[in-house]
Amino acid sequence: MKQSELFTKTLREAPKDEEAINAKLLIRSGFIFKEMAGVYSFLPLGLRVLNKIENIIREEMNKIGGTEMRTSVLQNKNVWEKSNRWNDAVVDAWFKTKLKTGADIGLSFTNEEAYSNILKQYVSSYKDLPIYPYDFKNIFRNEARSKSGILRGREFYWKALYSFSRDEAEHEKFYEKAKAAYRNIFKRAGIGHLTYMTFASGGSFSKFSHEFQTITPAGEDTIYLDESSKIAVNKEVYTDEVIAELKLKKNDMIEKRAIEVGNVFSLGTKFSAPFDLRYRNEKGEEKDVIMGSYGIGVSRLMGTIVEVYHDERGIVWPESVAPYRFHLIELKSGMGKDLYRRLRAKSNEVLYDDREISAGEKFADADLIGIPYRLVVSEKTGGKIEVKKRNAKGSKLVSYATISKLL
RNA sequence: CGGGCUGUAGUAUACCGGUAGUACGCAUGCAUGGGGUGCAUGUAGACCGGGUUCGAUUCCCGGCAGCCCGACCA
Repeated sequence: MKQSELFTKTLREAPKDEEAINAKLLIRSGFIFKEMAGVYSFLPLGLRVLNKIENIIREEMNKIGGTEMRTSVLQNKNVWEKSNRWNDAVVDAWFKTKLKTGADIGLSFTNEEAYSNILKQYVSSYKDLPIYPYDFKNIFRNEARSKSGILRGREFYWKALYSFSRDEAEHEKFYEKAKAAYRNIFKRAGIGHLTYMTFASGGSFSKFSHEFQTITPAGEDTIYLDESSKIAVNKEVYTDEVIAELKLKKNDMIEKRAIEVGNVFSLGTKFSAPFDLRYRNEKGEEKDVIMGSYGIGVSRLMGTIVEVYHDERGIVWPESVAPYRFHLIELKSGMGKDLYRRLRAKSNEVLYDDREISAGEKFADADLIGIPYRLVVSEKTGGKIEVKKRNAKGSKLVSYATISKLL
């Protein structure tokens, strides 16, 4: 894309009402726009990043048998009454509103009931299971206090997968596969080395759930990490008993701040029971469906990546999620036109700074936006192209052939 | 939800009970052309409502909005 056609502009200074690094940088660089506290719109550059992350997650979910669908945002009260989660005393995060008929409806704050209700219609035999539907959607939570930019919003974008299995053994098998898929996702998103599987409270059907916690000072959660085994324990379940059970040693555990970027949870029959979600096995016996949930905050993951990857000049996107792979900068009007045309013919991964502004301003913007490869053409570069990686100090002059290999 | 703080151009800020100033941005022109370049001219502002006062952006009250700390985060 030509930068002259991008309506967003960079800001020299962050708005005074933002404290979080992710929000400051993403707003200054024109990736997001703040609508209100805890609510952000994703601008063209921001949407490209969100889409890249989404595609990584989608690929990994499909690999383990996930089938993508889309549940509605408007939710029927009757469905949620079955699990008693319409009740304000149980769930106070709902955004509720009314139809013109006067009927109460809610905006999705999670998906268990919606999926259970849908699958009730389609699941009745052991032959129908297991199934692993998932969706990406905007989720609404009426947080008492939103904070930390896109790390904890009132409206956010997430992926949720639910597993529907025939028995505990089948459930466990998938649960392990899902954990492995999650590790791949965070690795591919560039934060694998900082993201630890963390034992957290499990509710009534399993002792633990598993969170994926990314170590950063911006984190809201406190975890205790054993670096040798790469296992962490959330503060909420960090007791002597649990430490012993997990065969950890208290002296090895280091307290860290972390962001929960994903979690996997065994639900047992918590939702299948109230929805009468059962099936007949080979012997004609009626059995409960065993469920699990697997969530990732996609927009939160984007914010986490910024918290991890930035420097004093701006964002430093990992290649896998960067809005574009190349930032082509011409220092004299029209000089980059041919190169842009050639690259563009092969790839959509080029942002071309064709604006008529000073070199310094272009470089400053490029650093702020954080695209991995900066390509400069000018009178100095002759027929060659100067390549500089965003996180590198030096640059080098290369030919077009070298660039095209990077595509 | 409890506590604290704050609302001034698009952004960041200053001053003031008596015509609101600066920087960036934006527009125009000239110069410049490898790290937010220089000069000139122009553009644009007191969250909303009420009160006190001769006069309120400034003081008071209410509302709305934002940030921070705590609680919460299924």
